[in-house]
Amino acid sequence: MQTLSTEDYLKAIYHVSQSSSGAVATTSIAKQIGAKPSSVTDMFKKLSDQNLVKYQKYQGVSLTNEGVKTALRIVRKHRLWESFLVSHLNFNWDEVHQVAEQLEHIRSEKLTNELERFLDYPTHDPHGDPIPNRALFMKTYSKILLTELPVNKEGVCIGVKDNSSGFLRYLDRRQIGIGTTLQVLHREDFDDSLHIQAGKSTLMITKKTAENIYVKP
Amino acid sequence: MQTLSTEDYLKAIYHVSQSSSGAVATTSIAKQIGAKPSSVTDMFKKLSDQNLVKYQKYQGVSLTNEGVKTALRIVRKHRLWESFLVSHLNFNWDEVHQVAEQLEHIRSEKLTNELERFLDYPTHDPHGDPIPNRALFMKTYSKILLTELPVNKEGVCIGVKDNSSGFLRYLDRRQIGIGTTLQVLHREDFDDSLHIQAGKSTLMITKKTAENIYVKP
DNA sequence: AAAAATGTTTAGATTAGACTAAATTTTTAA
DNA sequence: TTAAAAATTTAGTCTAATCTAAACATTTTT
Repeated sequence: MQTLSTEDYLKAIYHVSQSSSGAVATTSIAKQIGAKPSSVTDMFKKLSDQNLVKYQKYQGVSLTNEGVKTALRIVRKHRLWESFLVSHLNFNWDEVHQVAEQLEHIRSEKLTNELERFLDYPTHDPHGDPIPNRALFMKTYSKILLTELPVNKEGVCIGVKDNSSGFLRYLDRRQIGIGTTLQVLHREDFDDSLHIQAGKSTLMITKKTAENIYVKP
Repeated sequence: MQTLSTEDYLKAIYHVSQSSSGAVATTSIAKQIGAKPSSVTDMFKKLSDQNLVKYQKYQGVSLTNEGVKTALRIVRKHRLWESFLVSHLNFNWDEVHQVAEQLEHIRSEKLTNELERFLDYPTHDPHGDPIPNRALFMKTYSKILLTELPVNKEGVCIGVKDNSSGFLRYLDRRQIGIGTTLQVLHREDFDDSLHIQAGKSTLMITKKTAENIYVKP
């Protein structure tokens, strides 16, 4: 049985390992969790003792099979709760993360599975991230960054990389959301900014914005 | 801002003070929380420092106004979540307590208030206990124990004193629940057992059972 | 009213998780 | 390929919450 803190670490390790290859470094977790590297080292040892990670001094960690499963159980709960908050409790997609960070720690298999049934077995959360099913399997369809979408080819927004409230509200203001049809009209060589068609309106976005939007071509 | 543990203690103090008069004793909380009396004394001091309780050595504690408010906020969340679990997630009334003990600590005013709206402002939880509203006010209508109901007078079951899974499942088997019409047909002098009419069936229950059922005459 | 029993507090120890500062290892750059 | 920089670990400290054992206070009983 894990503590809240070990669950947080496992989830952080999972996320970092998803977005980079090889072992996960101490500082990357320190940044993610908001703790000092020395605290992270301590936790790495504890997780290693529980066989949730493989850890070698100075070489970082990687999740064991058991560690991955535990992390996915948390991710599953997090994304189901986010879905619930948006679909039934009038939360906007930029408001759910903080609350789901708490709800993801609630221990009750029945609760999780009944919530999933109540939501009618959603496959993706409000940010477009896939929700692991009961067997912890999730369908991840292929996606590219908006920066990689060829000019004049249509794509559909299916996710965001940056989940921060600031970025999500910015997208709201530009009327870009999951499901919005996007098309790059022109790529400005000078500063890499893009003129795009987003639904029915045309607008300009920076490279930094485009790098945080996932599309399905 | 309270820790999980201080919230547990405040709720325990609240419950104990409801079912007895005067200051709340160290051992009664120790029993409720499942901790040793020495731990309780420590916590009493901490709560006192935060002005959540009035504490005098050897004389027990009583909640301050701020303490009552904090306790009621927890009770509100606990009962709203219990209601949700039963009404939407197929939980039986004997299964909700343990999960609600976790959910009651989730911090988000928006979540609590939206949950209340989603449930259409319920006034009572699945065990018949009143749910404090946003202003922490709750309507408590007068109720008596089934042992106090005069013979041959009809009453309606509106709550239970013992919330344990064992007792609730026992009531399920006897088809007694919130809303069931009850009538004492005969009181046995020898052992205080009762012959009762419960809905459409007649059955015999012990004094101990009757002492844990609340009815509205 | 004193003795016994019960209840409560204090003192000191423990654990998980975090921290700082110093030491050590690895990586990068000259 | 060595020196400097960056990353990581160790050692020692801190806090919250718990515990045991011993001391102390209150209540009950004789």
